Amino acid sequence: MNSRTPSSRRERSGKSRSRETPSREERKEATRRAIIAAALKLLDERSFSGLSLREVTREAGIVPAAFYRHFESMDALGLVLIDESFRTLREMLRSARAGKLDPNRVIESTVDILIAGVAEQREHWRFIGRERSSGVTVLRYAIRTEIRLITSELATDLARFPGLNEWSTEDLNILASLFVNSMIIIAEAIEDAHDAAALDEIKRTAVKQLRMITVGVNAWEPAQVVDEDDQDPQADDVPEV
Amino acid sequence: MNSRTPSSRRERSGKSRSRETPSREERKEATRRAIIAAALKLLDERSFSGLSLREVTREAGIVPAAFYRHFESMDALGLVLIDESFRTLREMLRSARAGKLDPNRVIESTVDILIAGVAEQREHWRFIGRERSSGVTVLRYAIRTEIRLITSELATDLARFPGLNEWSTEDLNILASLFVNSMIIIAEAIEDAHDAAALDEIKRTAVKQLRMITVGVNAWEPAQVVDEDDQDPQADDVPEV
DNA sequence: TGTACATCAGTGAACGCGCGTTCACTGATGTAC
DNA sequence: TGTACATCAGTGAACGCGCGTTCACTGATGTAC
Repeated sequence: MNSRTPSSRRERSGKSRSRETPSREERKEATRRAIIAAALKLLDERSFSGLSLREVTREAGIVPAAFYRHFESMDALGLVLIDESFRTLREMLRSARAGKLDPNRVIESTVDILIAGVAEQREHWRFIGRERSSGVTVLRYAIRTEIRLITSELATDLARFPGLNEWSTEDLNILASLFVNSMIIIAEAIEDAHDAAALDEIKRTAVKQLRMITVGVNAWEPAQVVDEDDQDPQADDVPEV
Repeated sequence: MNSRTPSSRRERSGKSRSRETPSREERKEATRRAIIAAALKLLDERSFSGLSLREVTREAGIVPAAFYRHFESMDALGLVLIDESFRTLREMLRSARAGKLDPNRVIESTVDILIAGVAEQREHWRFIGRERSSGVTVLRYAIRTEIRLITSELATDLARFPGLNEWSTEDLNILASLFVNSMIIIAEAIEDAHDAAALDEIKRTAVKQLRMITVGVNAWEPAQVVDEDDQDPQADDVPEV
């Protein structure tokens, strides 16, 4: 990144100035990417609040002051990291949706995709998992908002499933968040898995858990117009315990 | 806490030395409590890695160096905090178990107890929730171990339920962790709830989610001796998607 | 009870360190002519 | 193509600050006689 003496006066000024040397703009973008990559690398073993501006610039190969040419503050960098991480996550979900899975193996496929996704973009997942409940308020809220968004998208998807199309929006959202929450916990477990055996164990557990939920959903009677949760034999009107 | 001039030479040396002035040991214990309380207070808005020794001692009303009379390091303090927090949590669970709930309202009661527990010991819950996935490795592992313990205790409890007594130990553990994970997420949500309405919303959602799981469990056929997860109509032998 | 000495929780000063932020600067890149 | 000037990403030095840790100390509490 250090470009005090970048390339000694436009080497090989051949044709016009298309290839050969990157433009100033391209150099700037490269440094920006280096800062982001450095931060994500360091975040693998630290949480964001424990990350210093100087550490990041050191890892990125620039001087501390240069940081301000790219981000206004560390918080601003954090928000960009969230944005990038969720872009990855959303891409994963989109391709999963587009994949048109075998309906008999939806759960296994989902878990496989999740495992592959986490393995591929471990840094992003780790970052989201860590900061989801971190001390940095700005990041925590940003992440919760993104998760709420994903949950509501999943609810929309679920509405198209045969047994679920007569469920209320609220119930669909509740179910969706049950799935999303399970996924979060599963993803956290995957990050901590050190060997293939542990990963396999997690996978088996995850599949079973998602199935337990699914079986429950199939046996569930959706809430009627009344919107009271009296659709099972439990006596709701009994006062406090 | 500051006791440079504690009480001018044993005021009122009446009977023997029972009340009146606390002993040196009692004073030390009081300071220790003050340090712990100060840390928990500050942890309400910071994560542990963002907490400085000087901040804690300042809040506790002692000089930084005095910290070392009580804890070897901040990490040691962190482990004590975990220990204390889980003691609270375990007490809550024990009294819940002892309570002998109305079997028709197990879920509502559980959620009520959880909400009351979180409200009563907000600091402990917040701390556990934050550090569960924090950057401080020692704390993260300690918390995961405690949670695993609680999960296995729950599995033992579940084994006594009518429909579940023929389930395999593994399946019981999987179910228990499904419950515990949901509880963790619910507790996190409760901490963030700002008003009674939000709390009520969370409660309704929580109850429904736990019910969905429960209904699933009732419809679930336990794994047979084979220990293969082919107990539902899904074709497991189909190769990778 | 009184005296002489030991213990030790808490003090306050000092240290070296890494931090975030500022600033005037440099020199390659970009542009106008 | 060549020249003169503007732009601006990155530099390096400096700053004041809060940090963790050390140390010799103080003086009330505790104990032995």
